[in-house]
Amino acid sequence: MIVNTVGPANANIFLVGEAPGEKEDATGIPFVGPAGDTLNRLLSGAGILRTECLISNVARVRPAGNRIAEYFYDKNCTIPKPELQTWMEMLRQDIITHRPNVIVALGRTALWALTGRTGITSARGYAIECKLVPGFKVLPTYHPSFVMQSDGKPYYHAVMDLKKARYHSTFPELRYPKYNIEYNVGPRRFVEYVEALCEDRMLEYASVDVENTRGTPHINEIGVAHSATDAMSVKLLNGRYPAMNENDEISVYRAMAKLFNCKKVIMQNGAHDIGLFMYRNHVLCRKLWMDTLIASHCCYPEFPRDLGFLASYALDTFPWKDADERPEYNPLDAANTFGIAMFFDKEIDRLGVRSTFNFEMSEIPVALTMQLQGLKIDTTVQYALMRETQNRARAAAAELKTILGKDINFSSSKQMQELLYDDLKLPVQYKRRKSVTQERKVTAGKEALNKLSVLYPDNPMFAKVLELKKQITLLKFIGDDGILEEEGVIPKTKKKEKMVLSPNNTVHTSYNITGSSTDDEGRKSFGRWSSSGSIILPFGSGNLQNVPSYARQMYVPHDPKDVIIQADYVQAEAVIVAFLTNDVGLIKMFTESFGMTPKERAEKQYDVHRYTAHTMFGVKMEDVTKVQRQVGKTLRHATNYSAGPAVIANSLKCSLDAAKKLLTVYLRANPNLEVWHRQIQQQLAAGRTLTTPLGRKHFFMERWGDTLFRSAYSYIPQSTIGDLLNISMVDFYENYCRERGLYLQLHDAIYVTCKEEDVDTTMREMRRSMIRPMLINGHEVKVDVDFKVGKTWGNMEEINYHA
DNA sequence: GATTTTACGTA
DNA sequence: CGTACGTAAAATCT
Repeated sequence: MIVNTVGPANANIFLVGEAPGEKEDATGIPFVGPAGDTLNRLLSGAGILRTECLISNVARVRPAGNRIAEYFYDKNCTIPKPELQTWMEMLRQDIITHRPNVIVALGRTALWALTGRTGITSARGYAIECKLVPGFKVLPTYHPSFVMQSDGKPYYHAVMDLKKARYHSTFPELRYPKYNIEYNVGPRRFVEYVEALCEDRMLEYASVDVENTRGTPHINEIGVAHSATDAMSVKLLNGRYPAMNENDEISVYRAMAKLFNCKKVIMQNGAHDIGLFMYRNHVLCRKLWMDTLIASHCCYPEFPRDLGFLASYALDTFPWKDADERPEYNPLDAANTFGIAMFFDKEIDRLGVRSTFNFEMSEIPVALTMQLQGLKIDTTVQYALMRETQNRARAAAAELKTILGKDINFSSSKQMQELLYDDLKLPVQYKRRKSVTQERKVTAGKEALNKLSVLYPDNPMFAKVLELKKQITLLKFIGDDGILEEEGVIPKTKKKEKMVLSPNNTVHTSYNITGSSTDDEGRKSFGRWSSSGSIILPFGSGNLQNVPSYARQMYVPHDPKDVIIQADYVQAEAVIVAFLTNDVGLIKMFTESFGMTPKERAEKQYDVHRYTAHTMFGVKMEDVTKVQRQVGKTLRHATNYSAGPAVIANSLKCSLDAAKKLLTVYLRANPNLEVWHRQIQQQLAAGRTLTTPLGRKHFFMERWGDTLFRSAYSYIPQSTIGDLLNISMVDFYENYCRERGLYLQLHDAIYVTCKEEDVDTTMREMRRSMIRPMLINGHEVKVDVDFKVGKTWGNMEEINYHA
């Protein structure tokens, strides 16, 4: 059945979808099926009445198999067949007849039909010119059926977009800001501009944006804005060549230094831009007023944080980020960053996250210093580790060749699956699923090999494959001269040099205050730092928070006379959970043992896992056996994050039935845990927002269900410890780092370097910074700190430090 | 050549 | 049906 446009003739909003579905086809009305239900939810979320909207689709007849591609000649859906052209003409007529103030393009097909653009992700949330009928405006968002099938986040994006559409429905024209942009000006003009800003006393803020070639510390271009619409840029490099003479360059940097000292500075990812100014050019920016990356992280940790996305909800401008590299790109970035900052300044207070924001801002100098300082590599050790690893790999590979009689690329998941399940006909292993509705996926990784090795204890192959894979992985962390590839022990890979060292044998990492930097939907960002390859100094293996302990041996202090001190929070997350769940026994234990040395704790049997076993099995603390303690440890760990019996069975290498029984015993002995979990669920139901004891808020957007719950259970302890550590680290940096060097941040541990004779003093300083009481459930909670000292990151010995 | 998937290291 | 993170190599798409 043909499905035509419905709705009032004088509507201000025109919603345009893709094509009718089953129910639409049956009734002749657009958006009445499941996608229609989702659309209704979206509209009510945005405060739009469906009855006040015109509703239609680009295609008026349901395509075969619901595949819109049926109406196109090409796979990309850009060359329409005649019938679709006819329907587009009908849509055109509808728009001309009803003259809506805004046309909402629901999904990529509507976006393409109305504007000629492809790519809904970069266009959504931006009002753009309608090409189908010039003079009208289009506001694109996701298609309701996409919102329906994805895990919840696009729902909130779409609601945001529809709210914007509601605003745009009150006037017909596009109202882009009038930018006053000067790009690629000469040094004199630029310096004149920046100095004029400095002298203008009425001017409070300045936004700065810097471009560099990835992985180099050289600045290509600087953009400065003094409002959301006024900006100027200067080029310092044309490709690899200077765009001005040395004196002019110095005058530009002088002007920037002056600007940094007299205005409230705004940047997007200041740790990067400030680092570039500092590292090569010795221009300091001591006080950043607002980093929009950090602001967005505090306000909307669950949303993407790239400038394009921020502008889609903080501003009302055209989508400039998807345009090809153009010279006005950089000053536009600067101006829009300014506007975004003004939006967030209000938003931070509205959402009550000012303290989180201030505290994250204070982390910038620490993260940056640690990035620029880097870690030193002892190349003699590195070489020795490399050879040892290569020898082990060589031996394992040789044995595997005799066993299997052929060459196999053990890094290839496909070849591994063929070997295990086709050639050897072993029982197929599946990956753990996130939910029962997901499709089972075959796997041939480490866990599968482990399981098979239990099933076939006499087959030596599994252990050898595991050994070889382990060594190959290790080489990525140690560095590799490629000799195994030369010898044909492992297949040749695309040569990208691993573990490049700086001329001083240092490696560097970007510490990302706002967590995950990748642009996919997986972001959670609970406040822990992440670590990734340095964008300023491209040396090292990248992420430093996942280096295996074997490879840690080659990391040494910058000064060979120094030692490394590790200070880690003792049973950090377990302490937080104990207080959150009001576990009286555990609270007593943590309180009494606070300040003891590890040795004292061991003597007095202050041990969480022993205690767990004691409550589970009803035996006296001193009678708990090793096996019982291990069971206690596994169950506490698993249940804190609501793991299932399969995980416990796997970890304890017992049957599923036994694991289920243990789980019941544990939950009976620790009833508070389930009470706490229910509390969390209630808080989620009430407003989807959780607040940690340190005031960090997170809005959970995932679809209602167990995955959401588990993520929420882990949020408070994980985030609290992350914040506690970072607050402590900033304190230590500000108070003691003239003498000490901050070396590493590993989520619940801080590493610093100091002179051997200063170890005791440094430990005292670290304790002073790290022990800071928090209020949880009316209790004053202190998380204890243990110390280790060593000459390398990999060889550290426990210290019995008396508080 | 670019993008997605698989696997694997840490807390 | 632990969570969080980033990266390399293979697989797959265009």
